[in-house]
Amino acid sequence: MTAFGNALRKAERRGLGQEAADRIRDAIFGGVFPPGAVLREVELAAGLEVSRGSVREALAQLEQEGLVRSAWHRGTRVIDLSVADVDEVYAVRAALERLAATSAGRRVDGEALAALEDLVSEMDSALRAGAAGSDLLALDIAFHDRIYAAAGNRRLLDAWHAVRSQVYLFQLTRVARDDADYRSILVEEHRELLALLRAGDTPRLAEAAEEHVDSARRRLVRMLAAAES
Amino acid sequence: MTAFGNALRKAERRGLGQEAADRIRDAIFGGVFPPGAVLREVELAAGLEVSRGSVREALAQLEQEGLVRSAWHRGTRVIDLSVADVDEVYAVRAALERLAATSAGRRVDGEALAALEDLVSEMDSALRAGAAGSDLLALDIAFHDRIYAAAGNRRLLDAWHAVRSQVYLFQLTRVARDDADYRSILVEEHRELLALLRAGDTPRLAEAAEEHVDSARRRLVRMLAAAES
DNA sequence: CATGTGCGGAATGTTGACATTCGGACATCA
DNA sequence: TGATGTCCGAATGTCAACATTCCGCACATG
Repeated sequence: MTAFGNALRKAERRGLGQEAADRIRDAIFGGVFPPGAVLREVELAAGLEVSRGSVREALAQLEQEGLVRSAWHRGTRVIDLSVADVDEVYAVRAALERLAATSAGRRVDGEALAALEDLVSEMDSALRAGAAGSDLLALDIAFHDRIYAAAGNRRLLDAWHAVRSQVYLFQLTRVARDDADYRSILVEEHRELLALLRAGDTPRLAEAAEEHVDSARRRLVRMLAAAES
Repeated sequence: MTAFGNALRKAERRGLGQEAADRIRDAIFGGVFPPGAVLREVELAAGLEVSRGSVREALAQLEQEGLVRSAWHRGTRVIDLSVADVDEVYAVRAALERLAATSAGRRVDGEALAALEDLVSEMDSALRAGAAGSDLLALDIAFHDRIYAAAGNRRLLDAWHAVRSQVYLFQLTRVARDDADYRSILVEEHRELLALLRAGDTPRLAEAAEEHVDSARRRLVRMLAAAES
């Protein structure tokens, strides 16, 4: 990292819509609006102290992220978490991660590798310190964010953002119910990805990235199946 | 297809925003707003006879499709077509087509195969009849739409829609400049995909789908390179 | 009893007015 | 002369009122 590595990064204003979207997203992740809950524009506008127009913009953004779904004159509600949904999201994610790994494999530099290394270390120490599942998840997502950034493909990043929130929501419910499983493989799998990335073994990295996602899918589906019985 | 194959499809209302989005998209494809052009909300609102709010919604939708890009208080403009953009879009598309082909390979039924067969036949006759490039393109896209539909993955479909308009715009400029190249491989490549799909050879189908996209990318890049010199 | 019909309330969809921001033209000063 | 500071017009961002649509429920009807 240079002296101003990311100190001079962004100074852009974003508008109330985006701000509102962040608040509502956090509320969903925080359990204020559980899966299936209805999001009423007037309520949100009153609570956030912005106009309905801005709330509308926020909900449109969240719909793009797949976190909510709305229908004509029928309101907006938080998505549900069926096994079919998990399969869909993780199938797309696997395809994207494969591409991200392949592209990143050709373009990584020392800076990105160092950042990834730091993240894995953070995971390790957070794990030993008995950190909350949501903190581990944030590091997990940050790791993959970094890889997508290294891929240097704006459209790929957009596609990732269209599933990222759903992945986060899914994993959050998983961790909330049984995180021993998650903790057991977190550091190991990411360390493997990092090693392959560093070694420049792109073909095996692509396979590992895909398998990493499918592994998460299988564990999630298993947990959901256990919950329904 | 059943008797009401697609006669009972959709009866949903969509709102002025979506309607406006369709008009503006067509205008972009029609060359009214060439790449790089500025889209002013007041102009569009006046032209379409809707409020600026609806235009805003339409522009947000088009931004999600990647056709336009907007910045805070700085307006909205049609995307440009650099070689880097083409590489990005087609890299993502290749990853998506690979997944779509794999999923579709497991789920296609006779109805879908028949529909695809019809589309290839239409391509063939349109080609012999000397149809316009844009018509051939519509059939091309329809073919791939059908495959994505057969994959039965809503998130995958959304991801496809996030690049489809850009693909269409790119191909449109290509066909407008030199369509002999395009015409020469159109039917052949799609017939090959259909054959592999029918044969149930999913691994080779996935490879072919990826190669089909990369072939299109190479031809496009070559054309852009020739145009700049 | 099942089906169709017509309110009524509550939510979303739409609009035009008002506030804010951006970028460039012009003036100012070393 | 070139860099900096300051206005101004034009566009976008935000808002609150108005219009439209949906859904549930009661009631009529066969």
